[in-house]
Amino acid sequence: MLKGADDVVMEQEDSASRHGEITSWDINDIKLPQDVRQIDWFQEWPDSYVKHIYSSEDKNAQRHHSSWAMRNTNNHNSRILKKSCLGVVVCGNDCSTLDGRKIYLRPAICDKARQKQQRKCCPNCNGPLRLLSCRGHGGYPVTNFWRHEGQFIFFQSKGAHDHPRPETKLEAEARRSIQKAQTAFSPSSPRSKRTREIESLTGAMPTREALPLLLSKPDAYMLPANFRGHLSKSSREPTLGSCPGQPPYPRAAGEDGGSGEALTWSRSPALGRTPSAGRPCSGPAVPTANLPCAAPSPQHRSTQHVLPVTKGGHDPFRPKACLLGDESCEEKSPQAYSSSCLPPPPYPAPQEGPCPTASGAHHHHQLSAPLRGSEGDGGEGGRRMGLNYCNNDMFFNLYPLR
DNA sequence: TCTTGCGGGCGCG
DNA sequence: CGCGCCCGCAAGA
Repeated sequence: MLKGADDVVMEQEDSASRHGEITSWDINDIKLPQDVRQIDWFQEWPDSYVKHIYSSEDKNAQRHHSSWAMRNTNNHNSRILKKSCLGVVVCGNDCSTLDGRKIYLRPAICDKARQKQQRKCCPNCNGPLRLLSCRGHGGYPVTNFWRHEGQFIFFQSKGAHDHPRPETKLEAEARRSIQKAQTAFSPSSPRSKRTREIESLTGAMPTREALPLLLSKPDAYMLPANFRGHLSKSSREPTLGSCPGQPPYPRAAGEDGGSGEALTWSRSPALGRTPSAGRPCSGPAVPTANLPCAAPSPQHRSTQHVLPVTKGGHDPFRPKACLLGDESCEEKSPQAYSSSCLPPPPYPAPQEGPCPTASGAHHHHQLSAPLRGSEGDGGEGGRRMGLNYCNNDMFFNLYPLR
């Protein structure tokens, strides 16, 4: 069945150790390993007690990014940056979108902005929003530590998130800008039209399915709880399984994605809603499996989360109540929300080469080769690059506004 | 308007 | 001392 969280952790550690001293260090060590042989691909969703060593060239690592909503915490140590998880903003009514998804908004990082955010209402049902705080580390929020040392950036996570994943930063931004645009244009009619267009696009495009595939782990990204739990299993297993061998390059990538979380929160009682399988994880499921391999690709993972949202398959929701744009509502009309699910922002492949191993030149390709080998990535289209572009296109189509 | 980092300061164990 | 956390400041987007 599922692997327990512990197992997952173990796997990670295990694999990590396989690559060398990687796990032998602690972020607080006076001296960190210098003979790093393996650099990890940037992990968007680090969870559990994991450690990663990124290239100091990795943009995401440089920015200490995480798709979890992490806020800076003062640990009175200028050499080690510490951040703690803010959890996830959920609907107080525990509503679901038409396609069965739950609302998992990204908590604003800034205290003031967060308070303001909580005063707004659920983009789906207009109900009150509630901040589900993270208590995955002994009752306290999960903490992440970043330390730059020479040509590497050491990352260490303490605690396992006991809540669903919030929207990624990109998703949140996309949602916001979309809403803004929509409201700006015109509240009623045009918007619907636009929506329709979007829907059609989405629906029409084969991409829908494709996207997810391409994206790196879709499941992880967007899928909120429901899916995750569900997928997780399926997806993650494949993931691990398929990419297990992942070579040498950055290994980490695949793992966290699917691995820990599902478990992680499935365990949490509160959230625990079973993943109601209600929804078809179709999109994600399949793709996911493939993706895993893809995971390694840095770019995807780190950058393109947005898409994943789409995942479900289609655009899901149609708006219900909140169309009106009250201030709060406008913030996120359902539509907007759904739209956010679509394509991701255009981020080609910013990452430079996180892979020291592979030399900068061919990062992607190289990676993909090894990785994807396992399955088909969805057919030809599958290559990551292709995918990216694809995504971009989608994005543009969908988000003309942007 | 936010995000991200920094750092002073407080309370607790 | 370590840790969690509040607060304000500043830079940048």
